[in-house]
Amino acid sequence: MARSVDHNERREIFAAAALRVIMREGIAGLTVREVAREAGFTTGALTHYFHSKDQLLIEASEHSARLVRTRMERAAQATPALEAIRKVVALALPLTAETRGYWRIWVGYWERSSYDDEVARVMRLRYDEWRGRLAALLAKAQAEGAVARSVNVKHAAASLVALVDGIGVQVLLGVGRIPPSRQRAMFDRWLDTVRTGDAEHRPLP
Amino acid sequence: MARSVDHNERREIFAAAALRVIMREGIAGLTVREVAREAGFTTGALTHYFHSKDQLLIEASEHSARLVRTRMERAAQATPALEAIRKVVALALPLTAETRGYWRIWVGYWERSSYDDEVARVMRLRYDEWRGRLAALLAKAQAEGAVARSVNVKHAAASLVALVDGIGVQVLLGVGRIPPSRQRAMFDRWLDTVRTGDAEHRPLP
DNA sequence: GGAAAAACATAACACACGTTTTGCCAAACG
DNA sequence: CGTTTGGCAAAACGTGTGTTATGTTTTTCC
Repeated sequence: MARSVDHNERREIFAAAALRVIMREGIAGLTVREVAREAGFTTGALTHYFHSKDQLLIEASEHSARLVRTRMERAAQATPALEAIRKVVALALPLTAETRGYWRIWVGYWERSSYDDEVARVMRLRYDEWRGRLAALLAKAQAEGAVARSVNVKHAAASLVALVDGIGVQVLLGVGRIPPSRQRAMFDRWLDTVRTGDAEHRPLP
Repeated sequence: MARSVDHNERREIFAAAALRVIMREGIAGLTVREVAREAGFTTGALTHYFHSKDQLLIEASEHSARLVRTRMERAAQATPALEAIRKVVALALPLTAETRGYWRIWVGYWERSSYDDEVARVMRLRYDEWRGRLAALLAKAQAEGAVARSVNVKHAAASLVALVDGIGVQVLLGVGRIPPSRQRAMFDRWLDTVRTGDAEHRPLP
């Protein structure tokens, strides 16, 4: 045997390094050499923990998911549920420099998933989780009477995901000039449409 | 001299071929060899019209913009302005297989623009045009009394762009199950919020 | 304490890429 | 009609890539 090293810890080091590289150079600019250098190792070390670049990409994506999941789960505990929704969405919106970095990563994976089946599969799981989290909170808020009973929570969740994605893209591209205050305003207006229980999100005829 | 060939026509042939390649392989999978093959030429011909791959990418993006612009301008002529908005947005939403192909291309350029300044510059012009077109139509609809006077058309346009982008992403990734009928419903609900002139899109305090 | 093996570094490999060079052919010009 | 030259093919070039192979060190086990 040799000196024992925590395998999971090493894999996370490389995954985190991969995310930083994507932030800097884009997902197309991610190379195993660059990731290894970013992590302070050589490709020999990296290949010791990842069999291929594709596997590294998937693992890095899952690492980023774990990072936000931790914070999301804590934010989801807030009461009332409407406040939890507010906090959870605030974590996803590109309000800070850190989150804007994550948006760069996520858009990179979007592009990749449009022609890479494995990445597409993972992204779909991510979105199912994200949409499910919002739907659960909306249902809770509905039970608390904060969201109109006429609202279809699944549809409303999909609508909210679309809103957040749309804002994320616009901010990432630097178009539309959407500062944090306007992001919050756009989200608050969306919340109003489910709170008052107007026509929005009614099931289709 | 040699046999004369329409330069612009050749460039468009290559640009169109580049778009088809991006649809198939993604923007990262676009190679000059593959584009040349797709167009029925060799790299020698392509480099005769494009000095670099970067230039080809920009030109292809502009070609795709020209394609949609033609149809958009016709749709924008419709009356009343609210109907024009409906038609214009219908051209942008991923309602058909063809538009879904374009979304794959656009998301590819999004990713690229996050670390390529030249692509970012072009994309910003695109979005300015798109948002401006919507803002102009919203202002016209407002003058016609179809949109509440309390609505800030610039903010509303940015909100609509975000909605369309969000839907485009969800459909491209195949998450959220948003069929054309739900896309239209989501857009109609958005329209309701500006038509009735409720709190949505009010200028920030 | 010697052997085994894990944890890496280093180097090599084959390949695909963007770009450049070379060459050929046909059409237009003087 | 021969020369020129634009249009394009074909090949070569250098570089960077993912991956594999080979060393080298260091620690644990027997």
